[in-house]
Amino acid sequence: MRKPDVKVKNIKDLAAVLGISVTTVSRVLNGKASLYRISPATSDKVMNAAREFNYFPNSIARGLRLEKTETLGLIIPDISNPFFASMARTIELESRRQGYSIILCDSMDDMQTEKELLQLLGSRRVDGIILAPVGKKFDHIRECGKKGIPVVIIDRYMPGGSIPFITADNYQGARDAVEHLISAGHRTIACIQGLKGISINTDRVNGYTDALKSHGLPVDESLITGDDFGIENGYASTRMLMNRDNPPTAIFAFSNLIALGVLRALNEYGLHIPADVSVVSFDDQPWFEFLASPMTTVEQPREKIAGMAVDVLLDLIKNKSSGAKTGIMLKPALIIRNSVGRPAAASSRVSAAGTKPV
Amino acid sequence: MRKPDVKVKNIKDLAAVLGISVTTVSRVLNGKASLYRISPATSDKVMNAAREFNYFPNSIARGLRLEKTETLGLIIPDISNPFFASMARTIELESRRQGYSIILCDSMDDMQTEKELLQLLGSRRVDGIILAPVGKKFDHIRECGKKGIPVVIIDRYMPGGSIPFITADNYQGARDAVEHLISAGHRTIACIQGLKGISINTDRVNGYTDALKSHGLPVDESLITGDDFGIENGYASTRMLMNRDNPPTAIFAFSNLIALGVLRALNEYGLHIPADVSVVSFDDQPWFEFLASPMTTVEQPREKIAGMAVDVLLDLIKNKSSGAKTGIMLKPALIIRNSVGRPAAASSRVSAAGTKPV
DNA sequence: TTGATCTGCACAAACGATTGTGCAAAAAAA
DNA sequence: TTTTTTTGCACAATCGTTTGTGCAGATCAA
Repeated sequence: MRKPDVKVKNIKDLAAVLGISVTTVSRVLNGKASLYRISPATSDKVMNAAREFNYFPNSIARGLRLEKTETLGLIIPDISNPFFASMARTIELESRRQGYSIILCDSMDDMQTEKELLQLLGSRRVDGIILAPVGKKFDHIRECGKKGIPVVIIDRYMPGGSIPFITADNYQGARDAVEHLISAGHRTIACIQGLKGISINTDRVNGYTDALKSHGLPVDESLITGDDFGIENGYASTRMLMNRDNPPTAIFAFSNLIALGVLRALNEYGLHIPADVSVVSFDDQPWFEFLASPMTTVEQPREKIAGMAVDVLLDLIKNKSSGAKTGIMLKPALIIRNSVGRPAAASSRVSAAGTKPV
Repeated sequence: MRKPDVKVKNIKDLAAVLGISVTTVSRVLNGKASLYRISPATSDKVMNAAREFNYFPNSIARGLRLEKTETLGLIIPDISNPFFASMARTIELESRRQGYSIILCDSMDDMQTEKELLQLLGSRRVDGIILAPVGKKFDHIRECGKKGIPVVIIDRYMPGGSIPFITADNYQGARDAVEHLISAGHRTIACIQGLKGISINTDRVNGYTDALKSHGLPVDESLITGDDFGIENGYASTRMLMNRDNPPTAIFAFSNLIALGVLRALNEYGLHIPADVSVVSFDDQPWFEFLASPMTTVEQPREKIAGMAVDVLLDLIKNKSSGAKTGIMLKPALIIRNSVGRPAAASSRVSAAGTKPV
């Protein structure tokens, strides 16, 4: 260290210490030395001094001048949901590797909040946004894109829209899951869905019904229940289903949270998986294999979705390429564990349940 | 809308549209109208126009001028770990409520990365940092504090240090857990620890040994094993423990991930919880109650830790109060479920295990 | 020796906000 | 009416960068 006493706060200080102009310092630090014919001697001096005085350019000033912040916004409905958390991780790591930081926002699955967050990120001048939308309306997102700030959607998507999205092939995933149940002998298969009307939910329902139809099985609308991706819905829906005169022998839960609710309800009824009821879930979780009955599930390629989202967004930002590919669907994988068995006789299930709680 | 055709990008545009100076617009928008004697008429005009043209001040320019970004840095070892994810959520929500955004960083439990992230956040001029440190060394953190950027540590802490921290009382939590096991009749209790030498781990080990001692039980050092908070460590350590001549009747896992590894190993051995082995974990998880044997665990007050971290940090930022209280320890809670039973005879456990895999 | 070309660097204007200070016109006081 | 005070707003500097352009001195060709 040459002068540990001198405080170098900005580029001006550094230039002063070296006795040269800020222009030159800036150019060297930005790797434009040769472009502007800065002599190697000067260039080295600058580099060494920067290291020596531990100088880092002020990103804020840089952002103002360059009109880009090298910051990405990430809006997610619930960061404590492991499904989103692991995608957030990949997104953060991959973005940083490419020189971008991310501003994390939790929309609490609320449309109004999502809208406000889009505004917030806009005023913070992020270079782009990765958004796992609440998914009922997309006008505000489209408007954001119009304003010149690129947006990439993950998980849910806008059917027929102009905004690029990366998502799993939910139709295929659901179809695989239900066919697995059918091939195990199930005929009365319920599904507990999430938010009605949003793309991924519709796709899963379609996968479910198409699987049934393609095997010549009737589609009983009353077996399609639920209205939310949360645990409570899984619980309440399962209770309702099991109280039917003709309860299903298998349940297809549309999310890991719903599955948790199913488990709780089944547990209360004293019903066992897969002896009494078979269950298939969506979204693999590390703990699925340690459940009383390890859960068979449809795994979404989370890492891949997250990684591609970053790549597509950065491509949009850097190359202004208006996203030749506007939507990408990735294949999910059915992970077979031990929550699916052959259907039990209805009577035996009822007796196993004992008295049905109301 | 009066003039939806005119694009208002900055405060100058807005001032031009209104035919007044940017000074006045700025003052009105910052609520300093009366302070600078701006007439109500003008003030209203500005407010309406701002709404009308959907104008939001450029945070970057604002940050440069004000030398504060209203942004907090959050560094976490692994955002996909539900323990950290749920704290991240609380931190984001609470920060936003108070007008701050957060830049999320994942240190991958790596010291070098943590150091670099501290630098990065410094050059991004965050107003403060909440850090769940890797925890082996604290020099770089202290240095960051010296540079004038406030830091609050969560989870792990620096013993005898000057940096404020919020953490659970890990000693008490561990002690409660072990006493619970002792009162169930266990005498050979193993613990699988995390990263050796870091504060929370040491505290837990001390809680473990003190609980043993206070009940007149011997402390067998060979029953204190493990060296990492991950799942692999839980798995390997359990295998080692159960292969002893005199395997423990109970295992205390120092994290939810370690517990997962324990479960996997026990499962492979064909050992049942709590019939063959009792298990207590740290960090409650939503799925703990749905395991084959619902897990008894020490729950850390995550929301409280996260919330207080934000409050303490913001206090540090706003009031420059040098943190009268430098450290806060919150009481954990023992959640009793069904993973602890009376110890089985060693012989029966061995037979239950069948052939021991190597 | 003279003009042309090349080297190596610096001046100063942005980027979009905030703010101390100044200065007219209007209102009040004398 | 004149002076003082108040009202209402604008000028211009500033935050820390980046960058188009300019301008000496050195080098080269003729």
